[in-house]
Amino acid sequence: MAKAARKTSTGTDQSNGQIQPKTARGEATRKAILSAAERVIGERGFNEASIGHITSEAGVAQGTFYIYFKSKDEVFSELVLEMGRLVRRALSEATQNIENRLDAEKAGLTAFLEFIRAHPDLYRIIQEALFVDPEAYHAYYHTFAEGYRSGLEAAVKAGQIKPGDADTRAWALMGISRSLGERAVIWGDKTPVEDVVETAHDLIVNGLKP
Amino acid sequence: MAKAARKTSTGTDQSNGQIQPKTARGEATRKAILSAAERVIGERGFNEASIGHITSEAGVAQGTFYIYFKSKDEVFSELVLEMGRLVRRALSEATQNIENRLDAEKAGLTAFLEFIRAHPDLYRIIQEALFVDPEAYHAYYHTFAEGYRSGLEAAVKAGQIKPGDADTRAWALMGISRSLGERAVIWGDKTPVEDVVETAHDLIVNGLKP
DNA sequence: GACAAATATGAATACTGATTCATGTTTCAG
DNA sequence: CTGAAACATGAATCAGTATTCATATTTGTC
Repeated sequence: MAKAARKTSTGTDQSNGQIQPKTARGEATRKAILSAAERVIGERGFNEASIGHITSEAGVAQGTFYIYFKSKDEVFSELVLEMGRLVRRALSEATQNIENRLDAEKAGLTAFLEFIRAHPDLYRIIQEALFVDPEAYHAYYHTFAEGYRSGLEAAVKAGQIKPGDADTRAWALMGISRSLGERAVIWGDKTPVEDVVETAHDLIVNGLKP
Repeated sequence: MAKAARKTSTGTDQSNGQIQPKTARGEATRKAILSAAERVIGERGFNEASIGHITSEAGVAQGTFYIYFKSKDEVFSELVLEMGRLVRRALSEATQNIENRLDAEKAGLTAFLEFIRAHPDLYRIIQEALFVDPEAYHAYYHTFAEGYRSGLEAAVKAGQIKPGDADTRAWALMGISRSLGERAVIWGDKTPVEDVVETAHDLIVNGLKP
């Protein structure tokens, strides 16, 4: 409900809406706040995480927050964007020179599970974005879905997988990753990534039929 | 943050914590509030949904809310519980006299997708439970996972599906349903349930391999 | 038809927490 | 050096809203 904040800082307010520090000192403070926000919001959830919690975790005064971020919502949105970038990078790096789709599927699932086990806070933030920043949530999942879909279509054309509705398959496969990720991150399941991937990949490649 | 409310109503405070109306009139009011809460919280999310929004949607005064519910959290928890009961009933009815696991898988997916298309608000409420009522969220998913797991194990024993880690498979399959449900409910995808099920079931049974 | 229990009301309370602001302190170009 | 821009502070503001409460009204029972 907060109104859009008026510009408080002396930092440049870029076209993307971000407030950019002018000095190395400012840069460091901004990063400290962003990183504190990731931890605090990831742990307590958006609504239980107060600006006070975030700034005290970052070791700065409350007002300092508003030198670098227009609002609590804005820092959240930035975290969602960052999460998207990081996951996409991790996945594209893991799969970049794998020509076969089924192999890429396996490498991608492994990379995804490893990434989110390393960044549990970010995982929870994405989930909460459905309510706090629906646009960012939409962008996050649809960007993945689109890439997935076109990859599957290409694989069908190349005869690497059997034909089938690529969009539905894309969402189904994303769902598998997401759910297995959640089992690990939210529920603390300790099954080794390798074992999880083995089972899931066999399901994806061969299905359940005897 | 709210402290546990003191008993305000004259209604019996049951061992389960629910406040039960004594008359048909009270019963009707309670239902009206619960149903309004489902719509309002489903649409606006827990934090944006105020007691005022809920009571005005229900057509009662603000104070009336506290005759039937101890707190805003409590009405939310009750919605999550109700959602779990409804989905489980829909699924068990849809699959009760299907002996083959792969057929049951198909019927279950169909029933699930139809159910959540009919109850989009409840779907969003479950998602938000991760933050508002983690215990209820845990119970919701783990109850499903457990049933799923034992069903898969039985199917392996019966030779209906190939062997494989039942727990990981259970979470993967839940993830497929959830993701396809989300595509429909949150993103408004209009692909007919039948077509979605066909594609997904083929993936589940046969996998992607050509 | 009268009394007690149950239900309903909505204004008042109480508290939380995001955002602002007046006032320092630090940095750095010239 | 030195002054202006940048950065930092934290107490005060301000709004929203969950919850309570004193006060009706309705219902069912004798």
